[in-house]
Amino acid sequence: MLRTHTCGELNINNVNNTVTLSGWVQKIRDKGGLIWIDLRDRYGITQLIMEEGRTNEGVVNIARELGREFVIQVSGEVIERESKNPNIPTGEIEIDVKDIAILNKSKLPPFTIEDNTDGGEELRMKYRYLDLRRRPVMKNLALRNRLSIETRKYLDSKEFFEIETPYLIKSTPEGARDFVVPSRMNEGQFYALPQSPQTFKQLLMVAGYDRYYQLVKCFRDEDLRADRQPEFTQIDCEMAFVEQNDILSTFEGMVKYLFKTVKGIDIPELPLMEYADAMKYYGSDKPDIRFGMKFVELNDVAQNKGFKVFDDAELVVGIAADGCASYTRKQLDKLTDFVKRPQVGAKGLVYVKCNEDGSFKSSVDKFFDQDALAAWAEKMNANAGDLLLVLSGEKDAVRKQMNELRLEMGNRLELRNPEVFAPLWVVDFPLLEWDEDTKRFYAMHHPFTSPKAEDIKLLDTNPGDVRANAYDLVINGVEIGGGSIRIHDRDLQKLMFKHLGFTDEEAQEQFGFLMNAFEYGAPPHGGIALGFDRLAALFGGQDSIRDFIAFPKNNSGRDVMIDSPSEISNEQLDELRIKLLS
RNA sequence: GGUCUGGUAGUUCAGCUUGGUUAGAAUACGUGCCUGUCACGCACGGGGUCGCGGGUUCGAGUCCCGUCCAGACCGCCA
Repeated sequence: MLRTHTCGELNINNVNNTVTLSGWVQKIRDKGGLIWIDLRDRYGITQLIMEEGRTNEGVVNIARELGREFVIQVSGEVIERESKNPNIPTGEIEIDVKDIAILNKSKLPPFTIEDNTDGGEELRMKYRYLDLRRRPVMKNLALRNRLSIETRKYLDSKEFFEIETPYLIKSTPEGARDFVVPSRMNEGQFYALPQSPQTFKQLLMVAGYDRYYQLVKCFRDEDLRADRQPEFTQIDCEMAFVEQNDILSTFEGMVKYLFKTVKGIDIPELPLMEYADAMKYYGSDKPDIRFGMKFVELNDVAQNKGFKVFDDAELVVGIAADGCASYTRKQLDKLTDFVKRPQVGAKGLVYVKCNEDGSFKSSVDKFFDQDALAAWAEKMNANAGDLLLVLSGEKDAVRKQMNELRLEMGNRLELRNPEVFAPLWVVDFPLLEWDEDTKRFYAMHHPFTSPKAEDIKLLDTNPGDVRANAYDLVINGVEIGGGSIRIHDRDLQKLMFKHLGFTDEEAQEQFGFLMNAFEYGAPPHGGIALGFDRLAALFGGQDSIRDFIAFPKNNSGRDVMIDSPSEISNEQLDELRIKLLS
């Protein structure tokens, strides 16, 4: 038997037990006459002890050959420590080693296998199997495992079926770029990997599997970010015979269940926020509502006072930062630099300090007297000691800029505590989105999203104003999931394709199978998909999803450990009838 | 496609502003000492293509140009 116990379970109650442990050498502390070894496995660390003169000489000699990350097996007696370590669960005991065997040697690892490793990101990814030995990464994967189990438990309790859908499917030009896979048996033809199982889950609804879910890999060939991987996992769900409220309440239930069972947190009822309000008050379709600083529109009090920048602006909007009136010139300059960065793109920043004595000091004193500034402060519900930050310009652009500034101030004022969770639903998204480059409308969500019945009449006259039965789940400023009530009527679906610029032939060619299916009794249905990696990262209090994925890819979509993607042989290319241009 | 930041011992970094001795620190590693350590301690030691290519200069880790790699972000992500 290679082990009788793990390295995390022995404690003072096991004293005098004879045990066998196996694991990795975490650390050797050779004090001369006394040698301690920290033995590590998935479950914890147990200290081994050997004493010159008392411990068998052969055992001591083997111990002196060991290096970090050697795999060893030891047998011995559990004894109470003379000096205890209250910081670890096994800290009251140690193993008096009677026998030791090296199960495998290890090269010296390129970085330390410790909670705070000295390894940089790139090195850790190259030796990911060593990085995965570290406790913080293990904890992340344990959290992910817990989330997947609780997700399945919840959905199972609600009669959902987990059904697998194919990975080799059909490429469609809409939406994200597809990863394509050449078909050897069908010369010149390609599969695509799914961006999501969207059409299949809708077909399952037509087939009568009225509650479906799947923890499923999805693939998108787009540029990456800290929270975006080319392959990622979704909790993909669909329900039939439901309206929007049924979906929201089912998955609000799931969100609450997961927070309760995994984090021990009770989440109150999720607020609903209309998309239009999210944009107006937060400048974002994924507002972080852990803190206030809602936008206040100031056109009526700030315009026509001779300040040309404001007078020419479509929108003048401000936020009030609590207690920041004491900001120095340098701090204000830094904020100005922040909003002027090309990624934010504002031309400048106007500030008003609401001084404790009731006076105001602003960067636009030349144009606005004390009464005028008092009117701003009143409109913004600002108190003495607050700092008003005001941006102006074209409406959509300035809202976006103010969103960045608000989040930055939230960070500065430490209002974005990763252990506080503020989920909400954002609802009533626009159905269509205008694209300036191609001069046409695109589906904001996807082309199967149903328009609100009362807005269908606007499709011909004001397509941009048509609202969809679409919703996003947003937590702490992160888009965790989104979904919609689908179109189940063939004629409405045809109309949608028409408005998206598809000819009948194109629609039939790409989505004929779905439209045909809708002619055989498609029930009303809708669904949602939650980003599982993001959910795990959020629960773990981190921004990057990479450490919640066992083998992630880097910024350029490379797996630096297995060195992929890579070239393939000419034989493989020939077999696929593919010729490379270079 | 773009913006920004970085690339110097095994590793994490300093040095670059203002070019000039043998390129440093910490940690890791090796050797020796150490009987209650647990970030053990002490002493000594080995360890460098300063990402790569070109240029300026008497002289480049340091300045300039190009390039590769990594990270963050913008575009993109129905």
